[in-house]
Amino acid sequence: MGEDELVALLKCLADRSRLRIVRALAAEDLYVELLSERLALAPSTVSFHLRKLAEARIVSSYRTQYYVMYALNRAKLDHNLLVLVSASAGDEGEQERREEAYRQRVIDSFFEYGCLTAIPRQRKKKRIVLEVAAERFEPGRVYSEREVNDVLSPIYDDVCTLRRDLVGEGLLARDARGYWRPAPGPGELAS
Amino acid sequence: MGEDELVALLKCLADRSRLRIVRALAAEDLYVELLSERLALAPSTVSFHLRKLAEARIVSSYRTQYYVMYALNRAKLDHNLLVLVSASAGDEGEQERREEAYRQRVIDSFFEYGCLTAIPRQRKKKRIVLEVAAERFEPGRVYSEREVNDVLSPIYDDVCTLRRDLVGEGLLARDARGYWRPAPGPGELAS
DNA sequence: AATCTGATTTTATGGACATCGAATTATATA
DNA sequence: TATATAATTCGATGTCCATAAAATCAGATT
Repeated sequence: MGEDELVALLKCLADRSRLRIVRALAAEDLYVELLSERLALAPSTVSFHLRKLAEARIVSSYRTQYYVMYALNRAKLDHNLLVLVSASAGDEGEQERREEAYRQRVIDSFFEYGCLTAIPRQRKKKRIVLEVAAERFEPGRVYSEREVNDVLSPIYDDVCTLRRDLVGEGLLARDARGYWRPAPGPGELAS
Repeated sequence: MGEDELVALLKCLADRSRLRIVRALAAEDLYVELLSERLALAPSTVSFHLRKLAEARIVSSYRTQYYVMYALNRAKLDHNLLVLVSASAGDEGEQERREEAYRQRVIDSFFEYGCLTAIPRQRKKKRIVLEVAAERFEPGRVYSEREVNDVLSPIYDDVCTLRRDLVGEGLLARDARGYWRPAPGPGELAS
C-alpha cells in the first residue's frame, strides 16, 4: 500500500467530526440533514466532511427519494487499518540501502586519500571507521606487533591508540603468538 | 476508549514524518540523530515528532551511552487500532435517545394544541406525524369510513388526504368491512 | 413548467501545525 | 570539574485545514 495513501486515510479519520460521522454510519446509512442535526453541524460542513470521506473511499453514496444516503465501505476500512497494524515490515531492502549510504558518508568524512584524519568520538561512527581499518589485515594470518604497526602507520599517526581500539572492538585478536583478524561471530552480523 | 483519545492517536499517526518514524522504529530502536539522517529532517524536527508520539504513548525512550533510544509501544498501538476497527458499536443507547429527541421536536413543530398544522413534505417527518395520528385508533377495532373521519377531523381539516396517507404508510388497513389499525410488523420495528 | 427542499460548492476566516535554526539543557567522558 | 556531543526547547514562518454563511445546483412533487 502506498505510503501517502495511508497518510491520507489516517488524516481523513483523524478528525473529531469525521470520526463521529463514521461511527454514526456504522450503525445505519444516513443522509446529510440527519447527520447535520445529530452532530450539531451545518449541513455544508457535513457535506464537506462526507466529500473527504468519499475521496478516501471510506464512504459511498446513493440517492433515494429526496435524500442522498451515505454508507460505510466496511471492507475497505477494515482492510486498510489491518494493513496499518501489521505494516511496519517491508522496508528491509530500503533500510539496508540507507544504512550503507550512511556508512559511506561516515567513511568519506573521516578518511582523506585513504588516510584516517581522526578517530570519531561517536561509538557508531568509530565502529565503522575501525571496520574499514581492519580490512587491511588478511583474515587467518598472524601478525607480530611490529607488522601490525607497519600496516596501520600509513593510515594514522597514533598507531598505538588505533591498535588498542581495534582490539577493544574485537576487530583484532591477540595472544602470546601475536595478533590476527578474527572471523566475525554470528552476534556481530547485525550491527 | 475515549473519543478524543482516539482522535489524538489518529492525528498523531496521520503525518508523513511520524509514520516514517514509526515504521523505522518497528524494525529496531533508534536515536534522534540517526532518525534525523535517515529521514532527512532536522534533529529538532525529529525531536518534536518523537515528543508527540511519546505523549500519545506510541513510543517510549531510554538512555544508552550518549544517546536517547526510542522504542515502539507495540501492544498499545495494536490494541488501539484494533479498537478503532471494531469500534462502531457501543452507541445504541445514545442513538435511540437522540432519535427520540428528534421525534419529539418534529411532533412539537407540526402539532399545536393537539391539532395538526400541516402534513410534512419530508418522508421521515411525515411518517412520525402519521404514527402519532394513528395512535387515535384502538388496535383491533374495525372502523367504518364515517367513524374514521370522526376520529381524524378534530386534528386536521383535510381528512381525506390524512386518511389516504395513513393507508399509504400502512398505518391504517382497509378491506370490504372497513378500516382498522394493524399491529406493527417485524419489518417496521426498525424505522 | 414551476416550485420546494435537500445537497453541494464557493468564499472567507481563524486556528492548528510542520519545519527549521538558534539557543539551551543534560549527560557522559577525560 | 571541564568539555564534547546529543537532545530538547524556543521563536518564527508558511502551509494546510475545519467551519459556516451565502449562493448555486439537482431532483422530485404538483
